[in-house]
Formats: sequence, structure tokens, C-alpha cells
Amino acid sequence: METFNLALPHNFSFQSTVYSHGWIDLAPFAYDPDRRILAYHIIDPTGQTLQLAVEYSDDHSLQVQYDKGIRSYIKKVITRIFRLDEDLSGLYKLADESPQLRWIADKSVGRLLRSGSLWEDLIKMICTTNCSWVMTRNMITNLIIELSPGKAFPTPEMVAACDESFLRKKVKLGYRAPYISELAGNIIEERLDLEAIENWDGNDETLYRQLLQIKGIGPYAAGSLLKLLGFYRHPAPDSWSRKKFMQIFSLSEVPTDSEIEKHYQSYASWAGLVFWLEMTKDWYFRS
DNA sequence: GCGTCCAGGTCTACC
DNA sequence: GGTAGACCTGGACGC
Repeated sequence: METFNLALPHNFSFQSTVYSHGWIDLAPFAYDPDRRILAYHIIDPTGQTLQLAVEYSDDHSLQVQYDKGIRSYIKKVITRIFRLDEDLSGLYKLADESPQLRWIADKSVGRLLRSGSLWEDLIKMICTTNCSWVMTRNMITNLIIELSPGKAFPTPEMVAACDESFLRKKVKLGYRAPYISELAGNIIEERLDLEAIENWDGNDETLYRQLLQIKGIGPYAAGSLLKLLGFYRHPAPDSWSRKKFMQIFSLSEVPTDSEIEKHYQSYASWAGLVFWLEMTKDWYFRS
């Protein structure tokens, strides 16, 4: 195994990023909470599967171990996963000005864990819709077991090569199979440019509408993907966070999405991230 | 053991 | 533009 260290932003928290949402629970991520090592597999552009292990180092850097591959590519992947190039100064300024939100800056939370690629994030997001978390986990695990011998998340080419009924029955994607099959085909045949989405520097509402054009991506999934792309305006609540909001604010019934949006609208471009952090605040105060 | 509900929603047809 | 019904699956729950 080879090793290198990656410098970190001063307000980076390894634990807060790892536990920022459910992605850590989905393969090919495998986290050892005792040793605090995050393992991950990814298929590089040459088609070989790389094995990575990431650990927080006391000198405030990430120690990255890898079995093979080009270091610059691995560095790019790790930077994407941990959001190392994300500028959250606006969020922390907002948090510093509010006693209610000060914990956000104190705990250095706000970096949402991502997969090694936007493609992987897209498929995982579709697999969170209209099902329990156990099913999401099973679908992602099945995709890897059935399609990718090296334990990494399969590429669009691997998915597009599969029969739709195989994806539906064997991988157990159910009615999501044609959506995911079509998405893989659109990427391969360059009808959908993931690079353009990944490097988006335009209006976030335009990007939101573009994401909604993808079959299987509705308001919840598009809003959640926007957060993973660094645009935090949309709360994009789901059934879990609606109930959590109801519990936190002692409401007698589940709030509507517009009620949630109204509650956070003063946070403007940070509204969606503040919403998610408030809903998950107890995660960061566990012993 | 069996039936029903619903989960980190979305799509389509219809009005 | 708003709404009803369908959609895979499997765990939880009531009976």
C-alpha cells in the first residue's frame, strides 16, 4: 500500500463529515468507528478498481492509503468525497451571528459526505426514494455484488450493459430499473453531461430544473442533490425530516413542505443546509 | 400466519 | 397547476 497526506481546511471535522447523512452506511463505503478509518473502492478511468483507506491524522490532515492508481486522481476523489474545496465561510458567519446556530460553527459541521462520483450520488439518491433505508442499502449492495466484481460502485457502462429485467428482479431496483437504465444510457451517449453539472457555475434554480428532467428525480431528490453539489437553498424534506421537524418544534401534525421552506427562508442560500443540520443536530452530540 | 401500511417519492393521466 | 392512482419491496404492526 502507498500513502500520502492531504491538507485540510481549518474548519474541517472528519467525524462530522463522515456522519453528515446516510451515505456512510451505503457500500462501497465501509467505516470502522473504532479505528476511525473509512474504506472505499472506486473504478478509475482506466477501468481498474482501486482500494482506498482514509484516516484522520493528528496534524490535521487526511492520511490516504491506496493499493494502486494515479495519486492525482485519488486526491481528486478524496477531495470530492470530503468536500475539501467547499467554502462554508458564509454558513459559519451566519452561525456566529445566531446563538441558536452557533453550535454549527463550534462543531465545524456542514460538509455533506459525497460519493467518489456524481453518477454514484445520482443512483444512490434515486434508490432512497419511496422505500425504507434497509431497501436502499440492499439495492446499492446488490448493484455492486451483481455488476462489479471488484467491490466498487459499477460504472454507467456496466449498468447500461445489463438487461432491464435483471436490474428489476435480481438487483431488486423494482420500478426504478428503467429510470436507472435510461440514465446510464444517457450518460454514455452524452445526452446528459455530468461534468457540466459537477462544475456548474450558473443559477441554482436552473440546475434544479435540469435535475428534475432526469426520470426518477423529483423535488426531494433534486433538492438533496443540489446540496451535494454545493447549492443549499432547498430544504428538500423527506418523510423522516418532516417528522423530525414536527418533533423538534412540538407540532401536532406533520408540516407541509411550504411551511418548512417558510421557516428557513430567512437563511436564503443556506436555508436547505441549516434545515438539514437542525434536523440532525443530535447526531453530532452523541457520545 | 396473514393482511395492511408505509418508507429518506415520482410518474403519468386526467381534469 | 393540481390531484389520484400506480409503482417494487420488505419490515413493522395489528389481528
